[in-house]
Amino acid sequence: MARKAGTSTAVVSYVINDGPRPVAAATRERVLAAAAELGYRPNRIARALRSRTTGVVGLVLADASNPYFGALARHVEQALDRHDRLTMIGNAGYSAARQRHLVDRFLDARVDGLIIVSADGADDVAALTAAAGVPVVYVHHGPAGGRARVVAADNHHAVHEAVAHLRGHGHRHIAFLSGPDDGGPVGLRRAAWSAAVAGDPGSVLLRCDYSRAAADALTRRLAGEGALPRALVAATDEQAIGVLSGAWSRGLDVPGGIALISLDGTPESAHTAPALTATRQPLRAMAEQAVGLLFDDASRAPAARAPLAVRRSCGCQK
Amino acid sequence: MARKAGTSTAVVSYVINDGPRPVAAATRERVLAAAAELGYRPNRIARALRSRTTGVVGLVLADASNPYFGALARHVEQALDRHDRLTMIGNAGYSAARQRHLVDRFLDARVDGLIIVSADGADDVAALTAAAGVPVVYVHHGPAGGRARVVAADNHHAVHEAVAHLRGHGHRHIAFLSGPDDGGPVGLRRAAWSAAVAGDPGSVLLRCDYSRAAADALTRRLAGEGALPRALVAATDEQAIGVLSGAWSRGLDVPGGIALISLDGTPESAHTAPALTATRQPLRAMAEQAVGLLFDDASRAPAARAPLAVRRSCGCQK
DNA sequence: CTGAAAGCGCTTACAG
DNA sequence: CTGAAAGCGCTTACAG
Repeated sequence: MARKAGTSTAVVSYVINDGPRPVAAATRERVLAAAAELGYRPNRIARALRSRTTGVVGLVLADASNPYFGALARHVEQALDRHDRLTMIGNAGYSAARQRHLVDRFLDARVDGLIIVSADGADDVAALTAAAGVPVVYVHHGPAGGRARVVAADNHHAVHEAVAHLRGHGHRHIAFLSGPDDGGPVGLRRAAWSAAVAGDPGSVLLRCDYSRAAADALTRRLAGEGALPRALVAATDEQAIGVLSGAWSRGLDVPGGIALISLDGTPESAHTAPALTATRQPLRAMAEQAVGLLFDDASRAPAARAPLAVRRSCGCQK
Repeated sequence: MARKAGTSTAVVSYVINDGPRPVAAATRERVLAAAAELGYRPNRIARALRSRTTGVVGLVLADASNPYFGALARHVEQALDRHDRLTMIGNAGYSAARQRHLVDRFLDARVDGLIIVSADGADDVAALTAAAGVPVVYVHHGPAGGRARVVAADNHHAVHEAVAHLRGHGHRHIAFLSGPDDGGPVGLRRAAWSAAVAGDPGSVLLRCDYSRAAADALTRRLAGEGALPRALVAATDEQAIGVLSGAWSRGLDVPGGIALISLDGTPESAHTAPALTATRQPLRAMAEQAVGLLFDDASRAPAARAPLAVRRSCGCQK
């Protein structure tokens, strides 16, 4: 390539990267012409070896087939692309071992940074990444310690919006469908709900796994026992969708028999039967914030708020 | 590292890679001990530069937030991991330009291969990849030419299963909800349906975009006109879910008013209201096949069949 | 079985 | 403004 242009590799580098040294216009033309003729494609691997930066970021996420994580992954990839970075992805499922495996492989590959979108098992991989000197940002859910940088939506605000809206429909008891335990973001949501209903014994706490199947089964069971609440806030879309399908199969009307609001608000919540009223997490903004944090090391921005998308499942006539 | 072990870099390489030259047991021990002590992490970038293989595969997909593509992406990543490869991912949306951009970036990064899971715009990037000597496998949808390696499920079989099942419920006219045009896999499904209903004029062809919103709107409109078919095969889960939500909002019972079968069968189709009967595409097998094809260059395996998951939307009492 | 050396394709001081 | 050279951290012939 340098030979074809009749110049040195240094000059080729200067024109390709538009710096850091100036190049005479005529020389630049010759290099560009040669590059076009040869279909020259700069080797990023060689560049990475020399410059110690790959332009690649590792994204570890729980499960891309869950639409919430899938949407987040898409936004992270696109934010990274806007910053001219490539995305290496890995699904950790709900296994800490697999998460460590992925982080290890990503460090081997010399990623410039790591974004971790973990489900409930966000165990801290700080030891590994600190040793490698690679920055990490968590999205949705950070490790317990508290020293990590994490971006998440404003869970407190979202829960209060949901509870207030259901009260506006005349409900006095507002139940909450939480996850199996009180860890992670759902734990925060659960705490916000506890505060909002302030110990009202008629506002019951329900629990099930984060899956449609689990929420579906729970709903069927409670319907069979006549123990279903009249107004419910579901911690996640997956669970809300399971409630919808369980209610349907028991011939129970939503929102007539049970009014429902979900706290994720992924795009698909708009097309369930009936359409879910939900607080919509600003996934794109969260992804952008995470990428910004990774490279600019800006101070932590305030948690973005999730606006309430009013649809049918709460009782509105929309 | 080599200095720490008191040996040459060549020997370090031999023990790390377990070859290609033998190493004395005592020397090996010394190297391993030094590696453990230093937390030695072989630099894959340097290795890639020297050996001209990165161990990275590029995955271009339409949209990870669509559960069908998201699930496929997860299976591809896991199949790649089993083959000890890393996955670089990019969402092309429905833009050919963005797809080319991603392929370009992936080639810059020197991926060992490319897996393309395109939506309807699977334009052929063969020119780029052939110039770079990088193998490509398409999943779900191949380019028009026909020379490319593509893995997809047996669309013909799935459609016939669906039509036969609806006939078993006593329906004589079986409508089909297709995409906006007859390209890609949906075109194949549409053709299979045409053959199955053999020109019965009562079996109408419907079309809309591949989104819940579009199918929802179409269903509402047809319900308003009293023009909804009594039995329908939807080309995709997204469309079937839109039909469900449109029917619900018009107070129309599924399966009583309209019996429905979908042709994707992603996991979430099991928890709609009502649960969707669907032909379940063997996504994991497809991903495994694609990865196998990429590296082993085995002859094209027969298209995997999609078994019918019988649930409620078809009229069964499940 | 082991070491010294070349070279993968870049970037970047250093001379000119 | 440009070229010759070193070096990023590996792998792999080539000698010994």
